[in-house]
Amino acid sequence: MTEVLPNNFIRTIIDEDIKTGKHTKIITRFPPEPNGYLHIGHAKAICLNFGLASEFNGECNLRFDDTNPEKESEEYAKSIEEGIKWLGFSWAGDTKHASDYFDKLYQFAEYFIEQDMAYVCDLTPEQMRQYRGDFSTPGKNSPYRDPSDKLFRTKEENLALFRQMKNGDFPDGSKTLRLKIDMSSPNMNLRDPVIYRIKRDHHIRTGNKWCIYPMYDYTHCISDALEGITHSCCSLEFEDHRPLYDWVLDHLLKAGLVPCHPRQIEFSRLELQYTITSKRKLNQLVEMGVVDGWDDPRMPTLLGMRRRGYTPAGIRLFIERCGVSKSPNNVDMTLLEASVREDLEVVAPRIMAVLNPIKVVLTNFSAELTSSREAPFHPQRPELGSRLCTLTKEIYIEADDFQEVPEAGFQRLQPGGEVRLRHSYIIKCEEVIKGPDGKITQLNCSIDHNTLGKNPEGRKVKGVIHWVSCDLSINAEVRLYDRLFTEVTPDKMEGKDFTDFLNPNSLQILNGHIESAGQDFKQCTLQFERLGYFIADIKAQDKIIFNKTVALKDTWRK
RNA sequence: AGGGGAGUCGCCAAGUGGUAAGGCAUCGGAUUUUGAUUCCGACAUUCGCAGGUUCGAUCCCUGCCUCCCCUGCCA
Repeated sequence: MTEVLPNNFIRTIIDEDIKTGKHTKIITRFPPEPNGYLHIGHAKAICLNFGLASEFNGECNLRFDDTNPEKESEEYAKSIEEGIKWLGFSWAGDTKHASDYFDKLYQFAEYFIEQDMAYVCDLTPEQMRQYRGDFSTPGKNSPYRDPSDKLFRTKEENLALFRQMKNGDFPDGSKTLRLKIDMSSPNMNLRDPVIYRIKRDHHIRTGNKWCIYPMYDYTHCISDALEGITHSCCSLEFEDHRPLYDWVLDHLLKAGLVPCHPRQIEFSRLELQYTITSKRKLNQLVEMGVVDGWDDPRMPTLLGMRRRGYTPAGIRLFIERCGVSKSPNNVDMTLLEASVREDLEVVAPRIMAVLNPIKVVLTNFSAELTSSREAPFHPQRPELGSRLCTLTKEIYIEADDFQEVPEAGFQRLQPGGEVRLRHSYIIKCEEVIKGPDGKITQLNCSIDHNTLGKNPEGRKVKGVIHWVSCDLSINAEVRLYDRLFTEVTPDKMEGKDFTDFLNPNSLQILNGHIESAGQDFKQCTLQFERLGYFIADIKAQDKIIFNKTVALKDTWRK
């Protein structure tokens, strides 16, 4: 892992800000709305914000953007906190909430009214849409906005009305508070954006205290400023909102109401090939029963990846390798898999498991003659310990590892051929036994007793296969996963729905035979030698289940 | 149509007036009791297109093309 990680434009900006003395300490923030579970896309934002902060010895806040009680829940908030911790990050101080600033937000709104920069508007959503105009037509001013209008409201009236809004004197949706900016702006966000709406909903933090809630654009910039955020990184779709972010803060800073004016920087979100990250669509998969839930190992959620055996370090490495830019991207799955493997290669204990068994009888097995070897759990890390790989008369090997008529280059077991049993002896296939249907049911092999821990003299046996004792191994359900979709961009197929591209073979369930030592590793991802990485399913109840994390690289099988 | 962004190898991504980093993928080869790991090596005469400026342009200028985002009282 000596690769030089790419620089990115955000790092460059921060470097510059520190060099010029604009900032001596940087503060970032991760601002999720608690309205869903974290997925790989969030992982990028998390790694970026927390990563930057620690890289520059700064801090990163966790702030829930809880301005829309209708969609938010405590369960999501909890899950998000756990996800961040699981990824290996910790936030500065207590968890923060946009709702912590509701009083200030309200107070600043009154300030804007007093300054004649905000007004209460009675336009219905439909009317508001009409007044807003469209991309080629400038909007019309609200009839409540200007002194020349019959319905014009003085700032005293606006203030009184706004207070009544807060006091619950008006029904939901009947009035809004809008900023007075520019209805003819080519930027829609500046056409008198709504900053408060009336909405009676139980809020996860403030309960029923408020019946008016501030909008994102108004809330986010102020929250950033109040927390002293220096760099506010968000995704590209907020680029158009930056003028509004700056408009609000410029006025508030001038009035001395906020301590600083953070800089919003936009970067492109992460897209992964063959997957979707839209909350709505992911939810659809759950609802349709296509997956087991939000934590299904095939889901690109943190919960899913965790259950699948992806490690935080692997995910972090992946995100780092993806880089940060403003260009549209659709990252190759193999980059994620390579990153996860790279971490697992170093940390995962190895055991043996046979997934598609074929029975092998060792004809010359003898309790006096035949012994077993101590095998380390990791070839390069003896400190991880070892176990005895006990050979017995009957073993299972992988059906794949035997070919009656071997293809060119095949270096595993074949009639009359020799192969090494991993951590054990070299055996030779003496006889192939078939059932009435012609299918191979058993292989009779002989052990070369002079090959335990040493190579035979006078010949080279290249193949090494894994095996498991019939008696000593344990049975386990093994779940193999493949990508959920058959298209690189299931989301973006012209005239088609993403559900048209579901991969019918994304889950395969097998009955495997696992070396018994596999039971001792409940929490960590293991390597089943020559097969891949697997992890005991955290949700398994009365049986042993292993989830396949990712296969080992295989330069033989295509 | 107006506004805001983006286009550098199959996928990401640095670079930025001096002649194209790196990772993944791919393909060779060495070592190997995991066809894994590790190790070596190959892999953009070219930076969306067309002009222009310059001794010299992926970087500057002009025009064009393509893709993404924006008309929630969502975030």
